[in-house]
Amino acid sequence: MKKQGYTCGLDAAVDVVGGKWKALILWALHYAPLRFGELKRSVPGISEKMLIQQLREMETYGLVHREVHHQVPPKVEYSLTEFGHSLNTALIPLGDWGEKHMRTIEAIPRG
Amino acid sequence: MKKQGYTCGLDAAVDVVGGKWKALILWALHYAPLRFGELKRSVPGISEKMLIQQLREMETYGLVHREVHHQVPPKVEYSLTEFGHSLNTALIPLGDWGEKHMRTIEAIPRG
DNA sequence: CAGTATCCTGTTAGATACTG
DNA sequence: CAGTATCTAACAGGATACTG
Repeated sequence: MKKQGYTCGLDAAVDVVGGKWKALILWALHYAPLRFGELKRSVPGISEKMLIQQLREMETYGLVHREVHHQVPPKVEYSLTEFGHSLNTALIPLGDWGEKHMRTIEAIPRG
Repeated sequence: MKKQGYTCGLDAAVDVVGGKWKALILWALHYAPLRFGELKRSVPGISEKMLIQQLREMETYGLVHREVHHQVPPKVEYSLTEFGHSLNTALIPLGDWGEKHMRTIEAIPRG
C-alpha cells in the first residue's frame, strides 16, 4: 500500500498483493480458517515477525478477518473475508501458470 | 528470481512477476512491441535505470524479446514472447480485480 | 499459544550525471 | 535514442530474545 492514483488495475492489485508473502498467506487461508501457528506451518520459511506484519496489513485492507477466542492457552483464528476470497479467485490463473511452468522457472540462472 | 524449490505455483509466479514494475511492463507490451522510450512513457514514474534493469531480467526469464535495429538514431524494440503472453493472460483476472476495487484500495489509510 | 521488541543486513529503488 | 555509472536513501526481511 504505497501509492495513490493507480495507472491501471494491475497496478492497484500488485500494490495490494505484492511482496513476498501476502499471496501465499491468502492462498493458505483459501481452504479454511487457520490459527497463527497453523498458518506459520502452512507458509514454509516465514518468520513470526513477517507473518504477523503481513496479517496486520491484510486486516487493514479488509482481506483477512481476525477472531480472538479468549481461552487459555490463547486461540486466534484468521479467515478470509469475501473481499479476500475475491482476490484469491483472481489469483488462481496466476497460480496455475506458475505450477505449469515451475520447472522452466527453476531452471533460469539466478543472478 | 531468488529461490529454488517453490512450495506452490503461486510462489513461483510471484517470484517471476513480483516487484514493483514487471507486471506493468508486461501489461504495456501486451498490445504491441514498444521502443525503449515509448515503454518509458507507457509506465509512468519508472526511471530509465529500473526500466532497463527489469527488461534485462525479463529477457533472461524468456518473457521479453529484444530486437536491435542498427540505425542512426538507434532503435530497439521490446516485445512479448509466447511465454510472456501466457503470463500476461494469467494476469488478466488480477488486473480486472484491481480495476474493480481501485476506489476501495485507494481509500485504505496508508502506513 | 500468539504474539512484541530490537538489532542488523541486503536489496530495491530514486537522483543525478554521463556516453556511443 | 538507448542506454551506463555511481551514489545514497528507504525499506523489506532475517535473527534473536523476551512476554501476557
